[in-house]
Amino acid sequence: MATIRDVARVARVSVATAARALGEYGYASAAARARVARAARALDYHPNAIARSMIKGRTQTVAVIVSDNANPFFATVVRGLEDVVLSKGYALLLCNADENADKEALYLRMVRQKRVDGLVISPSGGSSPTLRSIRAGGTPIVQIDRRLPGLHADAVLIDNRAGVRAAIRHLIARGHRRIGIISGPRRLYTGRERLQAYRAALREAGLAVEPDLILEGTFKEPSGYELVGRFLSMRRPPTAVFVANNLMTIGALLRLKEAGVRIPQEIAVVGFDDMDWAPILTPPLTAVAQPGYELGAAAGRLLLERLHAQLTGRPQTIVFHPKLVVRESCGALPAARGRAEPERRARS
Amino acid sequence: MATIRDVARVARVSVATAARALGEYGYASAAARARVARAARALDYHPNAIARSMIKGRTQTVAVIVSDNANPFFATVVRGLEDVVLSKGYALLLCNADENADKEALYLRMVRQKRVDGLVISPSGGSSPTLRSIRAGGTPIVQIDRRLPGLHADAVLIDNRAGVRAAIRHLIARGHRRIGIISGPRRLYTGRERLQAYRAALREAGLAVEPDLILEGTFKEPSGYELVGRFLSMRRPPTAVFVANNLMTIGALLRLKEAGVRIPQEIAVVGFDDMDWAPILTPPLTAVAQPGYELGAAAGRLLLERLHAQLTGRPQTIVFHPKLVVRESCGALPAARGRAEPERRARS
DNA sequence: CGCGTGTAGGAGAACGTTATCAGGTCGTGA
DNA sequence: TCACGACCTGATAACGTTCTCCTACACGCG
Repeated sequence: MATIRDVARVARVSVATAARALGEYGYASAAARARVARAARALDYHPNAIARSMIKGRTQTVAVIVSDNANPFFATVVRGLEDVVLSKGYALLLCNADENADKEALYLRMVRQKRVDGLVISPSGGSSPTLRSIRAGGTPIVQIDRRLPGLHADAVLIDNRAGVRAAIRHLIARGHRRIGIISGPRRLYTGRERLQAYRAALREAGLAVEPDLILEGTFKEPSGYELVGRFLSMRRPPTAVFVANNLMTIGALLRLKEAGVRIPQEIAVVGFDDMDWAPILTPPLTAVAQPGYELGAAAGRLLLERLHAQLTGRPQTIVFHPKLVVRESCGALPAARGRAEPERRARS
Repeated sequence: MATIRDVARVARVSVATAARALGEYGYASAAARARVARAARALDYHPNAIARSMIKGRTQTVAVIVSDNANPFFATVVRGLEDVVLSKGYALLLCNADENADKEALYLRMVRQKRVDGLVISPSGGSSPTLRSIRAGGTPIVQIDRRLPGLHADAVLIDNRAGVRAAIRHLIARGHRRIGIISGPRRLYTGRERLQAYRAALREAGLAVEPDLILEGTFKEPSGYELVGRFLSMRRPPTAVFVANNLMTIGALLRLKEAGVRIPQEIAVVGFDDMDWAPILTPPLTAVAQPGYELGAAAGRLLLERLHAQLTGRPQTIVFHPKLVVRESCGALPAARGRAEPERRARS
C-alpha cells in the first residue's frame, strides 16, 4: 500500500509538501497541489490513520461497552450512539460484556490499549479499578443506563423509579392489590432500582409488600418463563404481574399463553421497555417505554462535547423520563367496551 | 500516560530489554524481568496498541458493515461475529450503512484508513469500487446475507430461495391460491432473491403470478403497514400474504389488527425471519427462521481463518438453510380444531 | 539598499513500539 | 589458552504520518 513518501516521490516534491497538499494546510503552490493529487490518485494512496493517531494522539474512535447487543434495547442505544459519533467522524468499537466482570475487564484493557478517545459504558457490577484508571488517565467516560457510585463520570440514565411507579400506580388504580414482580438481578443497578420503585409504589398506596410476590430473575427470557410459572402455581397468585425487562416479558407471556391464562382477565401484565411488537400482541402489551435511541444519542453528544472541550468540569447527568404506554394487557379495557369495572377476582 | 521508555528508565534497563521483558520474547534475566514488571505496575503502564500496529502492520481489529444494528436480525448476526472474533483477541468496529451507498462508501474509506485486518460486510447495492480496491489491497472480506456478483471474496449466506419456497409451498398445500407478497426493495440482493423464489414457487405449483399480488416494500415497518392495507382494499384480496422480512411483518400485523382482520381465517400470514416474540402472538406467527447468530459466527470463523492463513485460495461460500417454523398464522389450525377447510371467502 | 512580509518548499524530529544487530560476559570442551 | 555457544543487554532503525523549524525568493515600502 502506497505511503505519502511514494506520493511525494512520484509528484517530485518533498514529503512535507505532499503532506501539506494532501492535508490542505500550510502553503503549497497550485502546481504542486495538482501534481500531488494526481500522484495520490495514480498510486491509490489512502492515508494511514494509525500513523496519524501516533502523532495526533487521537484515534477518532470511541468504544461502547454494553451487556448484549442482541438485546433490542441495547441495539437501539448503540444505534443512537453510532449515529451521533459518526456525524463527527468517529468510529465505534462495539463490546458485549454480558454482565460479566471478567469480560468487561478484558474489554476495558483492550480499549485502553487501543487508546480510544472516549468510552460509553453500561457498567455491570462493582466499580472496576480498570475503569477508574481509564477515567483517571483523562479519557472521557459516559455511563449509560446504569451508574457506578464511585465513578467520576457523566451519566445518561432512565428514571427507572418513575417508570416503575407509573406502572404500579396504574395497576393499583385499576383495582389490583396483589401485584407480583419479576425483577432483575439485584447486583445490577437497573435490577435494584426497579425493584425498589416497586416496593415504594406499593407502600405509598398503603399496600403490604409481600415477599412471595417478588421473584428475582436474570433479565433473560427463560427466567420470565419460569418465574411467571411460579406465580401461577401459587395458592393465591397475583392478579397482576410487572415484568422488569423486555426479554423476561417475552418469556412470561409465552408461559401464560401456553398455560391458557387469559390476559388481563385472569392476570394483568405490564412490562418494562416497550418494543415495536408490543401493539400486535393480543391483548396489546402495556409497557414502560424507554427512549433507547435518545439515550444513546445523548450519551454520544455528551461524549463529543467532552472530547471537544466544549464541556468541562463536573460530571453531568442526563435523565430521561420513561412513559407508561397503556394498552390492554394491564386491564384497561378497549374503548368500545366502556369503563372497566374494578377487579377483585382471585384465581384459585 | 507512561511509555515503555519510562518503564525502562525506572527499571534501569534499556528500552529493548524492557520490551523483551514485557513482551516475553528474546532474552531477559529474571532480575531484569522482575524490575521491569515492578516498574510497569508502579507507573500503571499499558502498551500502546497504536504504536504496536505501526510496526506489526496489524491492528487486531475487524470491521462489520451492516444496514442497521437496530434491526434484531443484524444485531444477532453482529453478536455472533463479535463472540468469535473476540475469542482470538480482535476488536469489532460497528458500521451502520442504512442501505445507503454514500454512507457505505464513507465507512469503507474509514475502515481502510484505519487499516482494519478484516472486513465483514452485508453489501447494499452495486459493486463498490472502494470495496473492490480494499479487496485488491489484500484485506480479507467476508460478505454476509447478501452477495455482490463481481466481488472476489468469501460469503456466508442464507438460502433465501429455499426458505421462501418452503413458506409458499406450505401455503399452497393449505389450499391458498391467491398468495400476496410484500417484498423487499429490488435493488437489494435479499429483496430480489425472495421475490424470485416466490414467483418460482407459484409457477412450480402451476399457479399464475399476478402482478397485483406483488407489492414492493422497503424492509421497514411502515411499509408493511401500508402495503398490507393496499391488499385489504383490493376487490379480491389475497387469502394469504407472505411478508419478506421481520420489520415489515410487524407493520403488516399491526394494520391487520387495527382493521380487525382475523388471522388466518380471513388472511393467512407468513413472515420471513423468525423472532423470539413470534410464538406469543395470537395466533402465533408462522415464519421462516434464519440462523442469524450462526451466520455471524461462521463469517467470523471464515475471516479468522483467512487472517491466520489457515485458509487460502479461492473464495469460499457457506450457505445456511432456513427452516419454516409452522405455527398458526399460516392457517394451520390448532390441533383441537382438526383439519382446515380450503378457503375461498373474498373480503369486500 | 535594507527590511519586513507573504509564499513556497525541504530537512528532520517526533509519536511509542518492535526488531535487528552488535557487543558483552559467562561456562565449557578441546 | 582458545574457540564457541548460550545468555544478556543496549543502540538504533524502522513503521507512516504531522509539525516545527529553516531557507529562499519576490515584492513593496521607506
